[in-house]
Amino acid sequence: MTKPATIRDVARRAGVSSATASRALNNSPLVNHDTKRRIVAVAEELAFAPSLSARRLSLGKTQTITVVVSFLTRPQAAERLRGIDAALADSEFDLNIYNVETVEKRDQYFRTLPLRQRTDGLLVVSLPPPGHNLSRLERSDVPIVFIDALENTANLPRVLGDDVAGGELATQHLLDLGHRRIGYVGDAFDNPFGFTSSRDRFDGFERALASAGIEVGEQDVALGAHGRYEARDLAARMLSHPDRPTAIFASSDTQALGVLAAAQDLGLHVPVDLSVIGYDDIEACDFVGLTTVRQHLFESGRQGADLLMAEIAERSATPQAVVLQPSIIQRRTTAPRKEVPHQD
Amino acid sequence: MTKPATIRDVARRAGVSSATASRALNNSPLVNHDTKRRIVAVAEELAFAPSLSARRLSLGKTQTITVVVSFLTRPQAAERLRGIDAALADSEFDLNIYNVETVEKRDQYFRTLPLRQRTDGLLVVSLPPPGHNLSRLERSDVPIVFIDALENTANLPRVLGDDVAGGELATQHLLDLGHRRIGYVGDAFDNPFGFTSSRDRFDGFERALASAGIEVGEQDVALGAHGRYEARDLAARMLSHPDRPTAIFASSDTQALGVLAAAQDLGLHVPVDLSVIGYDDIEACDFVGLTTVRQHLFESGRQGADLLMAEIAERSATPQAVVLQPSIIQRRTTAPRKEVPHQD
DNA sequence: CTGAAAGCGCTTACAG
DNA sequence: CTGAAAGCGCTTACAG
Repeated sequence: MTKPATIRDVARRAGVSSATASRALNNSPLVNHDTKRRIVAVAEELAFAPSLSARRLSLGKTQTITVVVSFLTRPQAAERLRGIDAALADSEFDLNIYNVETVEKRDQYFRTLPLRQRTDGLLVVSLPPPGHNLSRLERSDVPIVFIDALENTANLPRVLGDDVAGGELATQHLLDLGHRRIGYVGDAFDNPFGFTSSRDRFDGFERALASAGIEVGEQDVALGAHGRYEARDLAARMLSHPDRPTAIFASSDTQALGVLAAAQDLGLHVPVDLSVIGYDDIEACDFVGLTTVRQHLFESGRQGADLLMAEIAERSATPQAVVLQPSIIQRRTTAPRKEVPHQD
Repeated sequence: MTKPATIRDVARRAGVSSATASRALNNSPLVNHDTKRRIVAVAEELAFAPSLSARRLSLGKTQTITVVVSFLTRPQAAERLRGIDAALADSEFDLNIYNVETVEKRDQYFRTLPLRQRTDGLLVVSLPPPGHNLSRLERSDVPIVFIDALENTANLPRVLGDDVAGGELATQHLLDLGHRRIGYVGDAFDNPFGFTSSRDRFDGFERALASAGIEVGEQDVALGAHGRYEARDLAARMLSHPDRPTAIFASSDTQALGVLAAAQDLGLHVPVDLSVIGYDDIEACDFVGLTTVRQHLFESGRQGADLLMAEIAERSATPQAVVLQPSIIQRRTTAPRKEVPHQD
């Protein structure tokens, strides 16, 4: 319970000034080899560890990276966080985390966190900045990198998936399997956070269908709140219709799981009676056998952190953007359209 | 890109000393009301935010809580983290996170993190301390609270579930449904991290069976690495046997999902042919309809954080322990044992 | 109620 | 290669 040793204690005991002790412990070349060895030994002996606050104040850096993440417990968020952690684990940076589940918290954090006095850099995960403090963020003293946030981030460094391309890919996959009536189950396009993934994936969906000369029927589009239950209900309604789609593209794996449940409830066999494709490639997919669009979650976290560290080292003149291309991971929930003799 | 305003800037502009400015901004009662108003106004105008490093150095506190968590991406961990975040969100503490997936990282973190120079308190989630630095942790200057770690934490503040009771509860639930042959699928008892949950839940399992006069058959116990696939394989072997259990208790929900998959592969209908109960009550349970043992993940995180903050405010003479009692959440994967006419 | 001064524990330009 | 000194930006005991 005694006070931790300070660098002064080390210096005194080694018979040097604290300047020399500091240099020795920070591997400055300006220290005599033997002197350094002696200082290091004493530091060891006293279990010296520098005060981070003092060090930071003196260096004028916080050595801290702040992560603001929406819905920490969603599997996508956790996986991205792991990528961030991996990139930072052996760096000099500590990782500060703030979870956002309400618009109020978001606004509070965007107001109080991006300050040089608080952090060396801000990493924002799946949370587009609100328009009203956009210009402040663009001129921010601290580097900010956005991961997975399209809206309002055009002039800021960011790591993005290509949701339109992903939606197109998913849809093309179903088209290639011979499906012509394809349903879409996704998040409502309007939402308080400005998430755009559902809308963009839908755009890709429409585009792929248009290329195939197919128009999207209104009854084949079901939008609602995020979640498996909601998706299940939406899909159940869509699939109860006698004239129903033979395949469904869900805007997330979570929702695809809901679609699978609805199919099961209705006695539809997947993939024989219905093909289902999701989006994200969360861990559960592998297990359920869900065909999906992989968007490289871990990698997006890692690259976001790397980009941020690069910005901290040297601000780039124009905001860098990394786009991760999605890819299809085929498993067991998609198959060629069943031949239906009495049709067409 | 100009330097952020310091308290000196505020003081000068308000025509007071920085001492008075500091007092005003920290709501000290020793400041004239009008003076204070003036200072606050100037601070606002200059967008003053105190340097955290300077503040911390001066106060002699880090205002930081460090969380070390194993396997951040497991749903249990993420849910606990959310509980911690909720408890800390409106406190003065920042949240530092370290993820551990190897024994090396664990040892590194236990060695370098519990220091007054680094943090005001340490919260360790699902990671028993290794014996070799146990005594150091017990005498640590910084308060440490363990969440979900039984081994080696007897003399340290902790929040625990009661795994033995939970195992008993799960097994009793199956016994009450008339099952007599009950299998156990869980993690190998030996593991590099010293996790004990599988062993303890098994102890509860055995105890409940013993009370019912049932001895556990060797062929009804299958242990292996954590994960759905592994559990599926273990369960497949157990269930392929002609003389197979009519119910299975899995030591985690993840593994229970594997058991369900195995049952499906073998054409066994759950819960008619086989009852399955898991452990944890992760989000997926609700969706799959998995009966399970709830262990209050979010709550464990919150209470751990609360306990830690209490310890930071005032160390308690004897280490506090909070035990969260598990409870059965019945859903759709357990049912009364099917009558089998030709038996006994 | 207010201010001058010291101190928190580091780092580093400057002088030698 | 080494040290005395100043400085990072706060807070607070002390004196008034």
